[in-house]
Amino acid sequence: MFKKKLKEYIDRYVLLDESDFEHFYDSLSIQKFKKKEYLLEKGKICRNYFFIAEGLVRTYDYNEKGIEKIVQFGIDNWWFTNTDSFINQTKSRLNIQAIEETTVLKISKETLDLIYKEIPKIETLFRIITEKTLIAQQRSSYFYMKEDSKTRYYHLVNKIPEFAQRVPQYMIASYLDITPEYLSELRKTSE
Amino acid sequence: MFKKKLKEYIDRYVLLDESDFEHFYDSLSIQKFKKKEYLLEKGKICRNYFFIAEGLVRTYDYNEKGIEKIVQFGIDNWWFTNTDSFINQTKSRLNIQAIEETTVLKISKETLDLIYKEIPKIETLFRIITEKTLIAQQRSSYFYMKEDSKTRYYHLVNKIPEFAQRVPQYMIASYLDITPEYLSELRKTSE
DNA sequence: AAATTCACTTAAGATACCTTAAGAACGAAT
DNA sequence: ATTCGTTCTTAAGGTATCTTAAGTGAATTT
Repeated sequence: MFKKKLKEYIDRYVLLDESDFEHFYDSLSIQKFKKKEYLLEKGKICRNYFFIAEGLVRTYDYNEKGIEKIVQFGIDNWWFTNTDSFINQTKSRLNIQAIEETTVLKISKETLDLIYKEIPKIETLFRIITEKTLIAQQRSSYFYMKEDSKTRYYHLVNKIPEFAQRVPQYMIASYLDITPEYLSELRKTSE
Repeated sequence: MFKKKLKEYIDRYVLLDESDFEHFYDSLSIQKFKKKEYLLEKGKICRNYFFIAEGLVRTYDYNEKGIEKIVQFGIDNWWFTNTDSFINQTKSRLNIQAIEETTVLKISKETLDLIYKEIPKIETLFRIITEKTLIAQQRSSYFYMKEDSKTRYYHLVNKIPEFAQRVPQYMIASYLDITPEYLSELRKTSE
């Protein structure tokens, strides 16, 4: 189950011997969140890095008009956190909330820093995860800067259908940076 | 000079003994770019990570209308690359070009991977650099998603005056994702 | 089962920002 | 000094997207 899922994830990036994996795994704790529960609330310090074993989460904030603005989704098999708050151990400006019932394996900053010293391959793993997160973040920023909302919507629906199916329309609109009304309009127009 | 600048940079993040620093420094090569010269051209593989010792560069592409879209600036004392192309050694979708005469210290992917094994603290350094780059990237994405163009402009001018002074208006417009004409309009309106 | 809330749609008027086109100001090249 | 290219500005009309408001059906609560 979750242990096996994590092992498979790690195997894709580094070669870790059995005892190191066991030691790393023992440093994690498991936690379940119900729909709408918070993994992290704005104003608090993000103490943990989460491996989403199962479920779906979103990172969001409110704009000056009080409207939700979703900045990121996280889905099964992703390592997920608020990087800014976690790395710097400063107050978060964003909320992380479960959209579906979600199970995570989590590790605290202090524990992770210790592990880096004990098992350098875990530091390598997280270097690679951070690189991948950065690349994904840059690709999506550049894409969303260059394309108009219609293109953004069809890209999301076609390339990442898991989201379109599991996430309500109004959240997709928020993520695409358009109003739900306008998204409704777009969907009507083409097809 | 440049060696000292790099040493100061590294000292901020990790403790490296003299011989390790020398070894790392010997793996770098120095290169000068004239105004408008390319550090990386679209379609080619980004072979190097650059430490900008002096100067100013931009990463950009053209949109479907043939108009330049700047996605990032890089300035003195930053480690800079096209992360996607560098890490995956795949063809770049973006150009990196010197805006001013620019001097860099550069290291190739293969050399860097070797160094990671020889000097684990350099791997730690680049883990931290990647974390910082990710945090900066996320902060700016989230900011630019939430704020309108006027706010984005005043934020840029007030918080990062180095750019406003060294970068021509039309490049700032491109980065802010508005037309030069509209930027001109904005500047007029509010004094 | 009725009442209430939630997610989505429709439509009309408003606004932020774009497009085009032309001119002004400045520095670089002849 | 004159010409030329580059950057910035101005203005008119156009378009993408928002705001507000009201309506519908599905889901949840009472």
